[in-house]
Amino acid sequence: MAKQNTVFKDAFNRCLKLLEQTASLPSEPELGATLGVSRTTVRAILGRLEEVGLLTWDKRRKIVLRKPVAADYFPTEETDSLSEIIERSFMRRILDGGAQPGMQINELELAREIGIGTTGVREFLIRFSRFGLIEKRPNSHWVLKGFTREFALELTEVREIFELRSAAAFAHLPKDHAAWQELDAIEAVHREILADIDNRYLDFSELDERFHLLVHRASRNRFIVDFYDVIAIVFHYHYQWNKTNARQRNARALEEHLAYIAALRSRDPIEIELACRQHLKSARETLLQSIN
Amino acid sequence: MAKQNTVFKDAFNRCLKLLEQTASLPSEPELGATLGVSRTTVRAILGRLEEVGLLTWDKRRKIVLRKPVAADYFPTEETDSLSEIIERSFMRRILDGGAQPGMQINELELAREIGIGTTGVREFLIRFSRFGLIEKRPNSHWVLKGFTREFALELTEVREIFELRSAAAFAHLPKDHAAWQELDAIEAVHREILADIDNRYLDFSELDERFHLLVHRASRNRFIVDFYDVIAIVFHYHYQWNKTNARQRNARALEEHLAYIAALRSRDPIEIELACRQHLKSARETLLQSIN
DNA sequence: TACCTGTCTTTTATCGACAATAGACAGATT
DNA sequence: AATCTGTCTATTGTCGATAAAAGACAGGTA
Repeated sequence: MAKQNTVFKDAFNRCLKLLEQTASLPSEPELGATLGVSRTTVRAILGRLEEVGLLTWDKRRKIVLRKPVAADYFPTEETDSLSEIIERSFMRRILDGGAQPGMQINELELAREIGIGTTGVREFLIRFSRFGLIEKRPNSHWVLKGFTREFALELTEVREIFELRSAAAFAHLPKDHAAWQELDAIEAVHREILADIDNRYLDFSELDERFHLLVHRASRNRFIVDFYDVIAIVFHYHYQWNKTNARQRNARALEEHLAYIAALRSRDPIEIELACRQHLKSARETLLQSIN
Repeated sequence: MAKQNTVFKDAFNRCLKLLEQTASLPSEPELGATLGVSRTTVRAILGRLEEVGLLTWDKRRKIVLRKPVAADYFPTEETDSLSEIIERSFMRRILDGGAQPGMQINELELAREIGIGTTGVREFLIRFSRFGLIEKRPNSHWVLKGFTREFALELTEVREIFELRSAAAFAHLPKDHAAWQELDAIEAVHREILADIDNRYLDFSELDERFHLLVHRASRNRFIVDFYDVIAIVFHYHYQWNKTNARQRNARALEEHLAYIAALRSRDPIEIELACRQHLKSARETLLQSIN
């Protein structure tokens, strides 16, 4: 079973979505660029489209025969890459409380439970180790350090150092820098969500990540930007896990973001620092509350 | 060829060194603790010692028959673990200038050149990626970002933030904290090396790592301590690579360290910051000089 | 009673194999 | 002349197998 064809299946599904809107398909290289895959995969997709009777395909002549229906799509479980599956599964274990700090992690057991090979698990654990939640004993097992109060405090300490610095750097970006446009776009989404907060408060998680990543990027420092991965993963799963008071929390965070954005626009270092600190403080409190 | 028995060979060699000093061997568990290996490996070592006529071994009765000679040792090439081999080999390529930024990294080619399997290479690259010198294009190759001026500047920026903070925290460690003793020991080695600088200036590299790691540990923050790995590996190979003016550079750094250590002892925040900044500044200059 | 050894099981580290995917090149088409 | 398609090769992602190493447990020995 060497490699799963998840790239193909995922790209196929996205291609079907495209077909729901337009009734024609571009050339192979162009379609590849649109879907972000190689021509090899594009041709596999076209072949499959023909097979299920959605298309006749002869060289440059591609004729769409009908609109795709739900049954044409691959089930979503089959489109996730191995790393996504394993990450989700592993984070659930850690955050759901079934896993105690100090616990040993068994590669083979994990692999069997998730239903993948040991290589995948090993590579995942290595990649995951930079998040500071697990640690390796050489020639022996991994140890779960756990999502503890200390972890949260150490994480937020570094986060605050980095974000304050990045926010200050943001003010010095040239006026025509793309980040300012992105900031406008992000602000607009904030207002949209706030206007319909009761229905859309769960959209905050994704927006939060987009906003803070933009700020961190202003540092132009790969170590600072990379560190944001740690914050992102922790908050991402934290939001999924702890939904108590989510509406209220998110509404408050949205307001803080708006103040923060306004401060960035003012380019006034003092205002920026104040707004940033204010928001970081409540973000930390939120995170800490979820632990005890 | 599943697993190389490098743990066994390395422990065997260290056991021979032990035998050069004492003519008796302790119990299996005790020897295991001394060598840092499991009893399984200890028994393999004892078996081999008997085989080559160094020992008679019957249960608790272990009689050393002769002193080990050079031929008894395993060659050092065989005692390095896979990760050490691959790291050295890879860093040499990057630092020796044979590798241009933007270059693709080919797993199979690397594996063949180093003489190991592809799994080892992949795992190494994943682990190594956190140093910010390479980057993965999913479903495709790794890209070498290179040991460039930008890299050095981004690295030192974060290093300075973290070290200033850690040094400040050092002053607040309780008087009976083990770090103060370690600081004394480190200072003593500094003076020893300075007293014989012409012969021992190359010992500085290891001491440098020991000292700065001690300082970083005072932060009590896993992310700050872990980041020191990045600094350590860069400086480690940098010292090996660039030996021009090494004597002079190291002598200066040793003096700066002594001033830095004195400042830490004073527990005066302002003195600490001054001494720390002074040293970090010349460390950065040294690193940057080696690039252009 | 405390620690040791013999024996056995469990787990990790490493390998090679193979399907999926990317990517290169030459000739075909507009 | 530019872009496309057909075809082929190169490379990655994932698997299961196996020797090395760790570690558990029971019975032996001082």
